[in-house]
Amino acid sequence: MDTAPSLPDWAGDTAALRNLQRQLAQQVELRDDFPKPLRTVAGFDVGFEDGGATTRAAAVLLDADTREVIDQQVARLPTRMPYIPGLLSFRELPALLEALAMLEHAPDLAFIDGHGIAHPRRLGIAAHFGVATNLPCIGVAKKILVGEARMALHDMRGAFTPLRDGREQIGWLLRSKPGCLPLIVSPGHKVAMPSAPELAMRFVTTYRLPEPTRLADRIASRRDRKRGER
DNA sequence: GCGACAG
DNA sequence: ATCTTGTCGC
Repeated sequence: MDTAPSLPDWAGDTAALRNLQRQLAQQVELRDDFPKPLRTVAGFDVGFEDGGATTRAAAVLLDADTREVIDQQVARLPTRMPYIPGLLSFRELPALLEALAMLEHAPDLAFIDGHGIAHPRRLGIAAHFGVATNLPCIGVAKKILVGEARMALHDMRGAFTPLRDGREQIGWLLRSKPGCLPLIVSPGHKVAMPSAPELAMRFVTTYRLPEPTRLADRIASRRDRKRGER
């Protein structure tokens, strides 16, 4: 696929990357466009090794009905640029694309650890990933990057309230688990705003994170290793 | 100018 | 994100 134009080499030009984000954001589609019922979904997350020198991306493919793990892959690439708030996708996307390519087949829907359009220029990593791969995807983040919730959120499993930036809704605060801080869920690509929280909750079991992202998280951060392993 | 700032 | 033990709360 044509990913080159969406991933220029890091030359320290943050202004250029921000302009590119504004361009790519125009390609984001906020309408549901995925097979129903869903057959498979995948979760993606990124971690680092060697003090940040190596970027490690994990992809976990699940059966949408049984949530059974069908395949899981880990990609390692040399880190190309530093973390800069708002420009996260340029740093982590290369590894995520590699992990996706390693899966036995692409998912019908992808969950990415990070924001979708709940971003200053509406191009968080989940939106960037969606435009680059043309896959339906949803961003699942643990903290707000931009925007605020105006209404209180019930401490009940499944409750959600809009996340807005000015007068525009950019995502949702979702109480995936009682007693826990809410998740910030936003459409990445080919997913409508109203569908995002429902789709995310469909894969939440007893943990705060939905299974696709939770499993990818454990692998990317190497928390999947049991005692005795390395 | 000052503070905020996904992972 | 990552470095890290014990500890508070459901």
